[in-house]
Amino acid sequence: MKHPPQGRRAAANIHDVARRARVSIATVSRVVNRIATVDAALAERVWQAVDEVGYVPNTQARALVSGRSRILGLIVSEITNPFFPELMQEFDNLAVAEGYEVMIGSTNYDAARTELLIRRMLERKVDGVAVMTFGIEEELVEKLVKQGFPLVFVDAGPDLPNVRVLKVNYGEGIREAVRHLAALGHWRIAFISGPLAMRTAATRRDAFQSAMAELGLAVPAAAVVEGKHTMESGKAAMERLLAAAELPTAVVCSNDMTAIGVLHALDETTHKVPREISVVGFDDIHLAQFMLPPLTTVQMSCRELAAAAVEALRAGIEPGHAKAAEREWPIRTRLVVRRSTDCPRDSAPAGKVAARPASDAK
Amino acid sequence: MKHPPQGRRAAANIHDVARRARVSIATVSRVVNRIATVDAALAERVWQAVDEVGYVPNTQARALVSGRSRILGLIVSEITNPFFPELMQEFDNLAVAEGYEVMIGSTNYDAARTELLIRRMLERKVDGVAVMTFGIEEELVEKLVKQGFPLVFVDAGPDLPNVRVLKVNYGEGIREAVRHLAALGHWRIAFISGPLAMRTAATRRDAFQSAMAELGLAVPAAAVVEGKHTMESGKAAMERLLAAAELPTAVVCSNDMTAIGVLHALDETTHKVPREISVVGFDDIHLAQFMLPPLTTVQMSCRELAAAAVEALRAGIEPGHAKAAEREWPIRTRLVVRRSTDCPRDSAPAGKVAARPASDAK
DNA sequence: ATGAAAGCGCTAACAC
DNA sequence: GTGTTAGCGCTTTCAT
Repeated sequence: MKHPPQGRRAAANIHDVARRARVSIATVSRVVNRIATVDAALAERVWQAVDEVGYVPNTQARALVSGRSRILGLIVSEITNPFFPELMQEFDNLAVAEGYEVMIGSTNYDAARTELLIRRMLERKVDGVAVMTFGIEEELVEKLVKQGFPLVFVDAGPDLPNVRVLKVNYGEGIREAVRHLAALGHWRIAFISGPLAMRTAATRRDAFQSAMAELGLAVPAAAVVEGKHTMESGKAAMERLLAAAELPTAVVCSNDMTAIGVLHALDETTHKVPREISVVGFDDIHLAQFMLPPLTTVQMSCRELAAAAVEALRAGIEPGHAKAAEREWPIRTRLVVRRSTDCPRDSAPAGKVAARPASDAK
Repeated sequence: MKHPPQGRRAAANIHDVARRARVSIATVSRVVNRIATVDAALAERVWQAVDEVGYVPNTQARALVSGRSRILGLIVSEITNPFFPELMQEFDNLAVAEGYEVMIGSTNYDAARTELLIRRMLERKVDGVAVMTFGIEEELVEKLVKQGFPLVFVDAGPDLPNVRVLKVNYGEGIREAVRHLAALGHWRIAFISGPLAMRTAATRRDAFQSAMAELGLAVPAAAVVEGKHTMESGKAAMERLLAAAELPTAVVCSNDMTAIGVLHALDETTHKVPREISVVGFDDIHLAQFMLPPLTTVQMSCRELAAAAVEALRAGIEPGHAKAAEREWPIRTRLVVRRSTDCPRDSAPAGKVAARPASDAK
C-alpha cells in the first residue's frame, strides 16, 4: 500500500519545486542551502516556487547522502525525576539552535530498556550521544563506544578517543553550603548520601567530609547515613538520624529529593525547619523553590551542564571544532540560599550536647 | 569532507552483510525484516553476518523508501511543567512499543518557537502529531492541518478529516471532588480557575459550577477567582480569597500548581491545611504527593491520555486501523484523596457565617 | 552560473 | 527461494 491512508496528498519534493521554477533540482538544492553562487533572479523564482508548493526539505534524504543525521542522543535516568526535564529543555534549546534535533531516552535503571534505547539511537544514526545518568550504567553503553561514536559522560567515562567527560566540581558548592551553615552557627551537621554504589553519590559525600574537615568540624560516623536519592529514602534516613542520641542542627542532603524526604520526616515531628533543624539540598530542581519552606540547595546549573554537553558533542562531531582535543569539561556548582536554613535555635541547648570542637586553624 | 572526523569507521551496511553471508542484499533485507520465505540455513548465515559486522539497519534509508518515518510528533506547552514529563514518558513508552520513535517539542507559549517546531517536524517527516497543549494555539498548527497530517488534539480541534480529539471528562472528577468536600461537611467552597482564555480552564470552572449546583450549593461570584495555572497566580488568588469578607472552608483549584500556590499563601497565615481550609488540586502531577500535606487532587491519568493519543494517531496513520473512523476519544478523570482535605474545623464558626443553604433534592 | 548524473542504504517489484 | 534492479529525495562532483 503505497498511498498514505487518509487521502493525504504527498508533500512536495525538490522536483516539484524545480519544475515550477523551471530550473534543475541542483539549482533548487543550491538555493535552499544558500549556496551564494546562484543568480539572484533564479533564486527569487525558486523561493517563490518553494512557497507556492509548500516545499520542506526531507531530512531523511539529506541525512542519507550526507552521512550525518544531525540528531543528538540524550540519555537520562528517568524523565520523571524533576532534575531531568530541566536539563532536557536546555539541551534541546541549545541543540536546535545549532541545527540539531534531539532524541531523548530514559533508562529507568533498566538494562533491557537501555539496550533497546541504544539500538534505537544506532538505527536513527545519531551523530553523538550524551549519557547524563549520573550513574553506573557505563558498560551498557559499550556498544556505542565500540562504534566510535562521539560520547559525553558526566563525572567519569571510559578513557577512549571519542569520549568526553563533564567534570562536576561538587566540592565547590558543598563547601559553600557547609560554610554557610557554619557561619550561621551550626557545627553538628549531618549528611544523607545517595546510594554509594553510584559514583556521583560517593563523590558528593567525600566533598562534604572534606569541607567539614577544612573547618575543623567533626563528622561522627553516625552523622553520615546512606539514602537512595529518593524522597522515601530521605525520609527514612532522617528518621534514623532522629533516633540517634545526638540530634544534628543541620542536615545536608546529596540531592533535593532526599531533602524533600527530610522535610516530610520532620513535618511528622515537632521539629520546625529551619528554626530547629536546617536542611540543605543538592541540584536545585524546580521543585526546590515550591517547597515549604523553599529549599536552600546547591545548584548544579542545568544550563551550564546542557551547554557543556552540547558543545562537547559538537567538538566530537564537527570537523575542526576549536575544543576538539579537550577531554574534560568543568562544571561549577554554587549555593542558593532560600528559607530552609537559619541559625540554630540556641547555640547550646540543655542536655545532651557534645563539646564544641575548637575551631582551630581557619 | 566525507569522513566522520575522529577516525570513526563507517557503520556496516546491508552490502557488508550480504558480502559476508554470500547472499544478495535482497535476502539480507528479507531476513532482517523477518519475511518468512527465506531458507533457514541462509537466514542463519545472514544473522551471523549481521552479528559479526555489527549491522544496524539505517532508519533514514528505510523511511526514504517506505515513505513513512515511524516518528510521532508530540507537542506540549512546557516541558518544565511537571505534568508533561509524565505524559511524555508514557507516550514514549507506548509509541516505542508500537515501533515508533517520538519527537518531542515544547511551545513555551511562544509563536515563533512553535512555528519552528512545526517546521522541524515537517522536515523530519513525522507520521502524525499529538498537540497536547491544553491551549489555544490551534491556529498555529494550521500548517500541519493543511498538510493533511494525522493530528490529535486535547478537548477541541478543527473539524477536519484527519483530526482526532481527546475529550477529557472534567466533570466526572470535579464532581467527585465537590461531593467529597460536601460529604466532609464543607459548603463554602471556592474555586480558583486557570486563565479563562484557555478553553480547558473555562471547561473546568464550568464543571465545578455544575457540580456545586447539583448539590444545591451556592457559588457566590466572589468565590470564583481567576488564576493563571502557575504557583504564583495560585498564591495571589488565595490572597484575594483571604481578603474577602467570607472565608471559604475549602478551595478547589484548576490545576495542581495553583493548589501549591494556595498552600504557600496559607503557610504565611495562621490557617492550617487541612484543619481549617481544605485544598483540592487538579492533574495529579508527581509533585502532588510530595507536598506538605500531600495534595488531594483530581487525577487526569497520564497513562490514559498518552495511550489514547498514541492510539488515535495510529488510527490516522495505519491503513485499516479498527478505530480509524472514531473522531472523539473519551478520557476519564477521578479524585485521589490525600491529606489536604478534611472536615471543616467546626460546622458553624462564630461570627460571619452565611446561612447554610437547605440541601434540597439530593 | 547551471544542469546531468551518480549514488547514499534500503525495500519491493519483477525475473529466474 | 533468491537475485537483479528501479527508485525514495537529496547533495555533490563533473561537465558545459
